[in-house]
Amino acid sequence: MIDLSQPALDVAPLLLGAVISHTVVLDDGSRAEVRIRLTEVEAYMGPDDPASHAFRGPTPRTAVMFGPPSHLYVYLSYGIHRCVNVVCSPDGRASAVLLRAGEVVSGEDLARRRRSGAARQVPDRRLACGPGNLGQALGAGLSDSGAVLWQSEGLCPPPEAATWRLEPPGSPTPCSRSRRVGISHNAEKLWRFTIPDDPTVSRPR
DNA sequence: AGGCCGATATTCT
DNA sequence: GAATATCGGCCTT
Repeated sequence: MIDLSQPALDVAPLLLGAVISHTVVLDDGSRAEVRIRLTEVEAYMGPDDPASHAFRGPTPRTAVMFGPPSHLYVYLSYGIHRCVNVVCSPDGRASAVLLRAGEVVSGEDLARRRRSGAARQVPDRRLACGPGNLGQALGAGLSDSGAVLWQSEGLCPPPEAATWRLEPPGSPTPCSRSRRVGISHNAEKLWRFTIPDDPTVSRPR
């Protein structure tokens, strides 16, 4: 069980190698699930971080980051791409980890169907490469912002509901640090965490 | 293999 | 009106 009430900078490396899953309930009552092993994440430190959406205090979009940990913050990047964050820090303090890339370990067919056009033909290692692509592979929507991210211990969601789950890594995971991608403020901080040499990690454009 | 461009929600100036 | 935690398509080397 990963303690998500820590600051995002402490949580981020612990998420490498962890598996996030989103299960949806279909019309006939059956379930469809995509599971992704995380290989690339970034920490955003709220009021201490000019690159964070929470830097200037809560807005309707970012209010969930100021709430309790173990929820999701989902936002639209450039008005289009749904990017998924894990909310960290205790209730009242804002920080979050952006999920940037991973390896689809189950539900590859569903993840691929969620792509459109020529992108549906990308190799498996690119199915969840980049935050927009990872969010799309998981089927994340704006309505998932604020959803509970369940971990194996403790309370469980009702079985008929869609669920977001987090499974910790089975073994210690190697970790590299680098600069975060696509930001201009506070850009020198090494707050991007990747699994070294993993083929699913995104590369700078 | 690399550069440019359009799409477009939310927030800030 | 501008900037943004991006991506795919289409163009030129």
